[in-house]
Amino acid sequence: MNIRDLQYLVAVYELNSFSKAAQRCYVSQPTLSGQLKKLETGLGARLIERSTRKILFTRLGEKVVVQAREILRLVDHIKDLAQETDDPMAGDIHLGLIPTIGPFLLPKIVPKIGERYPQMKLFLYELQTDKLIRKLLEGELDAIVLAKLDWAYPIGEIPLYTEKLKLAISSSDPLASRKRAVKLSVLDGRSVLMLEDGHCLRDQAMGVCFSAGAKEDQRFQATSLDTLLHMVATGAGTTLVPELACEKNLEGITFLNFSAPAPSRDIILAMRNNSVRKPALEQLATLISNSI
Amino acid sequence: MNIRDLQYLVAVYELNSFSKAAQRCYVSQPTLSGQLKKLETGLGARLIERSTRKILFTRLGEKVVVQAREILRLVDHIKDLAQETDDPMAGDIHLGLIPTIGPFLLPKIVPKIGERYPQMKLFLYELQTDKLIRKLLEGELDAIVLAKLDWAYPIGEIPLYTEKLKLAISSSDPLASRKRAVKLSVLDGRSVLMLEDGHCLRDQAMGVCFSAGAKEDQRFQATSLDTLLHMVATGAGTTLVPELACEKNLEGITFLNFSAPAPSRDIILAMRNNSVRKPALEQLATLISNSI
DNA sequence: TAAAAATACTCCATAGGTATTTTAT
DNA sequence: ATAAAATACCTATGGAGTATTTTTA
Repeated sequence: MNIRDLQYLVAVYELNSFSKAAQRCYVSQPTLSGQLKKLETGLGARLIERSTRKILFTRLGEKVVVQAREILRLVDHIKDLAQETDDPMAGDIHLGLIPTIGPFLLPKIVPKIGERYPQMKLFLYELQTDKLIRKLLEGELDAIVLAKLDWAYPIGEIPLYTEKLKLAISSSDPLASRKRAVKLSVLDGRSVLMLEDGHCLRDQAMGVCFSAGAKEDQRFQATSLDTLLHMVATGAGTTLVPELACEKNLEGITFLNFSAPAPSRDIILAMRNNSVRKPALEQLATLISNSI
Repeated sequence: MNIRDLQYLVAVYELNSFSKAAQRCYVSQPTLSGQLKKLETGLGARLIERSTRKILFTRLGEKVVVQAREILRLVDHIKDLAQETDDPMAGDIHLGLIPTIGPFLLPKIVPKIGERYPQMKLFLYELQTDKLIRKLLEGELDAIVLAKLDWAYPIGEIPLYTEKLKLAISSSDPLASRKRAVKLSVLDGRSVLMLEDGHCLRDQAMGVCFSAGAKEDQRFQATSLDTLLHMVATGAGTTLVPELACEKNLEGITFLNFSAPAPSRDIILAMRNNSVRKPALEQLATLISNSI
């Protein structure tokens, strides 16, 4: 069986004539006759009682026409679905971000995306790196925004921006009065507040602290950057914060730059190597880069 | 697009592998790959993100799979419908009969049909000849039982039986005492009760009466053979009745045979020349002939 | 007789096959 | 290194064409 044959059958049903049906289907009458005969032999049953004067559908033929019409409707629906996605920027994009980026990056880009690509429907997810990568590979996400990884995953990456880490300290701390950048060595011997396990920022901060001679403050583990900052504000300690998260003016916190070589992390947009949304994602990456 | 391609697509979706899908579909892997690529270019959109390790359907691909499954279900349904009609004696037969035959013939054949062809579903219609022929040609009826026509219709005929016409007279009529056949000439000068217009038996009886010198009794026109017989029983007159209708023993009526050449009518089973049910109808005709 | 479907054939597009290469983990 | 999909190329089925015949009202 064959979708074209079903079109022929329905055309004959509607026009009550093989020749007219052939015209409508833009094929010759013998072609249409032949295909319908094949359809009948394929099914092992007659669908049409033919004579040169009158076309009469068998009861089976009429039943088949009902099914055929439904099939043709569904086929058209498939074509419609495919048509809709002709614009590469149209359709759904499921974007994941790590929690230490999402709340600070999204306000900068979501309005612009809505403005520039109104056809795009953006679905946002905030998850830690390992979950993001799993969902990306499973196809649940189209792209993820995260800090560049050391491990090689089968994913394509587009660099978005590099953000420095700043020192967040209580404004009452003697260091807070410094207007210029501080050296990493100011961390030496300090206890630093950290995020809970699973956040990549925690790993990055731990690395910095290790090389600077600082230790993790074992008494607390924050579940979010916001919590961490509140703890700093109440004088509970000090911590390392990515640049983007320092833009809010928070009571009681002073952000200090580190002098070169300042610790930093590379933020990337990652996708599956063979993602069908690559064209859209590349444009999205450009928009994000330009927004920082 | 192509039904086979949709099978390929669904197979890949279910088995998560091109090669396994190809096996299930009994084609080679390159064939299946090629067809799916064609399907995609035909639709102008990607359905599957391919890599040598992982198969991932795009959101469009998943939507198409949903539609494709429904289409394949309907295609199977068409095949099922066709399968069901493999037995020529199975399925519906819509049979029409003229009113002067139906009530007398049906009791003789319906039980036998039910016994011999339990797969057959018989639908019965009682209509006058012209309506029977119209409905036959329109396809509403598969076959009709009627008296042989003089006019040539584009229909095929199978003779069923020939039935003589008998004289029905009141038992109180002097003629009723005759045990032997009577000559047609006994009708000479009599008024004969007739069915209303449209019944072919009326036309046949009128013909007989005309050549025998009898006239129609203008005072009554019966709507059915039963009514006609009741009128004869009450002494209202005499009439001509087909053989089959004389089998009931009715109070007050005597049926007399005519001596040769006795008037008669040929009962036939008629169908469209190219009827797809011809094989079944031929068997049905044999059964009817044998039942008389 | 005339209109419409069926038949007979030819052609070529394409579904399908085999052998091989490329790709990605 | 290996498993799986893609590519290259060949074959053959069958969908479509033209010319003609058959059918039937």
